[in-house]
Amino acid sequence: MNIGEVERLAGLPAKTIRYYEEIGLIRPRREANGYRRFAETDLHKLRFLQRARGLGFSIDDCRALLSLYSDETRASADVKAIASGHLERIDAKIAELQSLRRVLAALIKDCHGDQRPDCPILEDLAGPPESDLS
Amino acid sequence: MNIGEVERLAGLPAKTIRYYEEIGLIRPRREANGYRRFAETDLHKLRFLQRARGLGFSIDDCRALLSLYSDETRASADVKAIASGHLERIDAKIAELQSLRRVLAALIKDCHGDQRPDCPILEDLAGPPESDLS
DNA sequence: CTTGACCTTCCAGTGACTGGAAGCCTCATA
DNA sequence: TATGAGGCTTCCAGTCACTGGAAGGTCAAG
Repeated sequence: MNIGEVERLAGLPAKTIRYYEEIGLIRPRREANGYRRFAETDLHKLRFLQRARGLGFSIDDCRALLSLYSDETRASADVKAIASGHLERIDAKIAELQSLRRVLAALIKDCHGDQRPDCPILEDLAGPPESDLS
Repeated sequence: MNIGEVERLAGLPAKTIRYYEEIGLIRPRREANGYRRFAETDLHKLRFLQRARGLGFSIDDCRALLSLYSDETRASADVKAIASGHLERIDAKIAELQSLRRVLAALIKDCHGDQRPDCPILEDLAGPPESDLS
């Protein structure tokens, strides 16, 4: 298979596939003319990567997952640990965004949003009024 | 004020302050020796930026917000529009993460996580078993 | 006069691609 | 056989918002 076909079958842009080779996630062979020749195992790995990235795993996580994937003697605990770490990071991110969301939504709600210049959003961003201690 | 004091007062690393100057968010004057000299207005802007970035606004949004901030004839509707756009993006991101979270949590729940190699997480990432159509 | 804190600029790296230029390779058609 | 289209190659630069580090100038205290 050439890169164009793999692009379709794996659902990854050719650019990304070349990038994955560059960082050592896959090692396709080469034809005499320099073209990459992808074996079935390369395609499997790329599909695996496509799904793992789709679930938000980092490239480093993907590398570890791929290695466990092709290790028949793996312990599922190792896979679970990577996934759990990722889940924790997702939960932290969700919590952070929800906290931002609360503040932002309250500010937006209080802004009348018309032609007048006064605006609680800007007032909040400008910070508490300077207490003039002189 | 030198950059060190502003760093403390605005709660932004000196590196970041220099970066903000480089991209034109602030324009501190210079001393004869080349040091940056920050006026009160620079400090206000930096504090504003610190808060706006803390709420997750992009640098582009910050630029627009700063410009509205120093425009006495602004319409609060313009501020509200920027904030609302940002809120929408946050909501979209939260929804995306929650969707990932659901899939990931289900996979993790089904993985026994012991010494055995079989693992529903890897099975999912590997994709549906190839239906051999031959 | 030296030490140490503070300041400067410039360059490189982050993550994970993405866009584009310049140039082969291959195949089908005129 | 020439030509053109499309596919492939590498390499360089850009994304976003910084961050780290090197090399070197400035200043106040001891």
